[in-house]
Amino acid sequence: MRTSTGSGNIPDVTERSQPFSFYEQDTILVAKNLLGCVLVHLDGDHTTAGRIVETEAYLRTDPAAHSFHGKTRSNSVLFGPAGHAHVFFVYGMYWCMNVVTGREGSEGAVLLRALEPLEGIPVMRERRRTRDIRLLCSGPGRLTRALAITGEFNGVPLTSGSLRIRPPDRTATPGPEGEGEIVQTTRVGISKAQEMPYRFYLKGNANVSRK
DNA sequence: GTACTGATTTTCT
DNA sequence: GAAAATCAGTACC
Repeated sequence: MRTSTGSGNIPDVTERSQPFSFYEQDTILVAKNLLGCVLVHLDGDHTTAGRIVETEAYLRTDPAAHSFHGKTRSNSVLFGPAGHAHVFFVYGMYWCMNVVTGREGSEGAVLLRALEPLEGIPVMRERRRTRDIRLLCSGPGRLTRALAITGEFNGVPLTSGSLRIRPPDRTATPGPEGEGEIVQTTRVGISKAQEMPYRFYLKGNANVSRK
């Protein structure tokens, strides 16, 4: 429902988004609650969005967390208020996106690992150079590329502005095989510390990065 | 289907 | 100088 009489390219400011209080909870809880929410990049005619189907939690007290060894230039956002994006560069090629959680200066972050593409799929296909829907956003480096999320979004609030997370579109309706239930398992790609069961994904979803 | 490897660059030690 | 919360391509079964 757009009321603008202008060009039509103005981002819809009525776009619902999760409030800061959503993120100011226990990191593990936020990681689970983010499943089913929708990550939206409002970008005029190139708006892209996807349903979050896979996340990982990183606690401040965890040796695998980027914030564990203290504040540095690249991780300073993790030490700020919850509900903001932390975007970081890995392996010389890829961007990954965290959501800052917990109370200011105390908690951790949730890594977004996979989305189910919802809007702007043609644009995603161009950016990702693949046609397979399942490969568009099924990985932390893939989803940032599909939604054109780069370091310029580091530190932005997710409650307003062009990058947002909105509540689930549909209520979870677990299928006959338990499809849509939350599966809890170990994290991926951890090279420090031992893997912890802080990875969550929606059972049976074709877009998760690993089963 | 699984397994291994190279790409590529920022950041901190 | 080494490491890094990854991915795509190749080889092989």
